[in-house]
Formats: sequence, C-alpha cells, structure tokens
Amino acid sequence: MKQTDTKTLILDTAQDLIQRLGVNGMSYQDISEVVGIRKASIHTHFPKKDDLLVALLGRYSDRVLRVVDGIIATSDEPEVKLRQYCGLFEATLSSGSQDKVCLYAIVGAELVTLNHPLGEQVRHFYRENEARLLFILEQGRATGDFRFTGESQATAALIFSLLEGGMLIARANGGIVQFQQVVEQLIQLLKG
Amino acid sequence: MKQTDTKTLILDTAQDLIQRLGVNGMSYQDISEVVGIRKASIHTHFPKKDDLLVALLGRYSDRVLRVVDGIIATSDEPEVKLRQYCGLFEATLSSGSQDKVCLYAIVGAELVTLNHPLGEQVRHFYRENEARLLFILEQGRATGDFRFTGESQATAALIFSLLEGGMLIARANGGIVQFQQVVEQLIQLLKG
DNA sequence: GTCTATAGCGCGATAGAC
DNA sequence: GTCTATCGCGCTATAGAC
Repeated sequence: MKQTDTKTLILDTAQDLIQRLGVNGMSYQDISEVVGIRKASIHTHFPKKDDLLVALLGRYSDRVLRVVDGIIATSDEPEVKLRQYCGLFEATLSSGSQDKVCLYAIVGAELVTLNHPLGEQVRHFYRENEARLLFILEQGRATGDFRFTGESQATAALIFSLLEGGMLIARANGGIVQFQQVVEQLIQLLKG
Repeated sequence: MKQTDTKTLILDTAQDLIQRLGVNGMSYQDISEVVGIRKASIHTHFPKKDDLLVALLGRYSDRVLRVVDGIIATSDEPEVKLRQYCGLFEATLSSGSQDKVCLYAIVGAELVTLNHPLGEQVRHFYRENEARLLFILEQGRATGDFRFTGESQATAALIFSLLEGGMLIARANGGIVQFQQVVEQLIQLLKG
C-alpha cells in the first residue's frame, strides 16, 4: 500500500480546510503551511485550483457513496440503515479539526461562484444521496418500519436537506448534541 | 417616506450579491458596478466591510423576525402559521435575482471565516428562529393540529435546519418545486 | 519534485481634490 | 458625498534553477 504521498497529503489538507473555511476561504498558502511545502510546489500536483477541487470533490463523493452502498447492502432493518446513514454526517461533524461540516454542504453554499464542472459535481452528489435515501425509505415502508404518509421522493429530499442544513446550523449553534437530537426526532417522525 | 438613499441602495445590492455569492464571493467593486458609484465612495457609508456586514445582518434579522412575530400574533391555526413561516423561505428562493438563498444560510456556511461580532449575529438569528418555531409547534400540539411524538425543541431545530439546508439543496438541484414538496412533506409528518 | 522569485490581478482601504 | 489615484496585501499562476 502506498504511503501518504504528497498528492494525498494535499488533498487531505485541502479537504479539512474547505470543510471549515469553504472554497473561497482557503488558499494554496494555507495548504502549504500545513503540508510543509511551498505553495508553488502544489501547482506541480494540481496546476489550477479547479484541478484540485475536481479531484477532491470526486474523491469525497466516491468515498461517501461507497460507504452508503455498503450500508444499504446489509440485511439490517431500514431504520438501522437510516441511522447509520445519518451517523456518517454526525461523524463528520466531530472528526478531526473542529467546526467541520460536510464538504458538499459548504461547497453547495458557494455554488454560484464555482466554475464548470464543479457545479455539476455538486448536483450529482445531491442526486445520488437522495436516490439512496429513497431506496432506504421505500424499503422501510415495505417492511413497516416507516409509516409516514406522502411521497418518498420528497421525504428523501427532506432528509438530505435536513442533514446538510443541520450540520451548518449545529456548527453555529447547538453543536453535535443538537444534531443528534434532530436525527432522533427525524426517526420518530418517520415511524409515525 | 425617505427615498432610497445611497446607503440603502448599497445594503440592498450587497444583500442580493451575498445571497448568491456569499460574503467571500462579493466585493466592494461588485457593489459599485450595480449601484453606479465608485468603490471608494462605499467606504464613506461603511468604512470597513465588516461595518457593512453588521448592518446588513442586523437589518435582515430584524425584518424577518418582525414578520414572523406578525405571523405568530394572528389567530390562524398553527398549521397555517407554520405554512406561512415556511413560505417566507420559499419566497426568498424565488425573489429578485435567481439562485438566491437565505442570507443567514450562506453566511452560516462561511461562519469560521467571519470576524466578531458576525458569528454571534448568526447564532442569534438561529436561536430566535428556533424559539419562534418552538412556540408554533407547542401551540399546534395543544390544539391537536400536530400529533408528533418527541421533543418540540428538537423538532424546531429540525424544521429550521431543514429550511436553511433545503434552500441550498434546492438551488443546486430540484429548484423551488422540490422545496415546496419538502415543506409539504414536513407538514404531513407533523400531522402524523 | 521542490525550490526561489516574480508576474499579474483583485481585494480592502486611505488620502486628498472637488 | 463622490471622485481620482494609489497603497499594501494576498491571491493564483508561471518561469527557471537545483
């Protein structure tokens, strides 16, 4: 297994910084100070900042969706699957440096300032997550775990909006405890 | 009634720009091009950028909370009040320039990059909104309009997170129609 | 692949004329 | 109150030595 090469170190650092400061709040200089190389050297690995962002968003999306697919593939009850899915977001909120939110929550807020194809990557991540939530919800309705009325698709969008927004709100006010309570309340509402 | 003086024009323009681009994506130069004065002239009204931001966040918060208090003060059913509250966010999404979200959603995403006392203003806005949602929810439980189980406080945080996050998600994917469907689904869940 | 050095630009902010 | 002009800074990005 390859050790953490410089390219990976740059991506890891950039991800941490963006999850706290946003794309427009992070610079190559910030990365260089953490990684321990000069900012000019970063351009060797990612010539343009957009090159770095494309790679970073792709890696993050791939990782998350792979884990989510793993959760869905289990034989656990739908409620357990949903709790595990929400747990991914909760883990992000408390991992590594403080004040971190989902990468795609903060990048989504900066959507209008992004160049192609970054906006499309954001849309793709949102759609893929909602599709997986839809699957869990319909499975839960079939088993009787969930008893809510209305459209499953709208409920999937509701949950995803809630999780992404919840991280931003919790970071500013209430912290991880409030986030956990919100998730628990969501489960209660879905169980009717 | 005083005409739209330059100071108000600057605030209006800055608000529109920030709701689309964020604080770190908007500049005095951007404002000057819309208002039609030189960027140096903006410093006459708001010497530092933070001065402008403090004034803007204060004005926005005051306006929203005043409207919300008006909604609460009516004799409408709690469900109607909640729909009107959510309607405020929906109206923002489709008002003026496209791709706008709640000012405090995008500023909240940039929270870590803000200087004092901007972070505290963000927290205040979130708390005040959750408090008003809590009032509506408990009134709805008392009247029987809402039949959900669990904590009202967590549910208030849930709704607020959902609305702020929903605007960001809807702007990127799904648009105002999805936002409306999510709100409708929320009401369904609360009515049990 | 990393370094030094620098170009070129946009930013917030200030000085001083009108 | 608005203007022109400019400062100083941080940013992305590039050139060229090692």
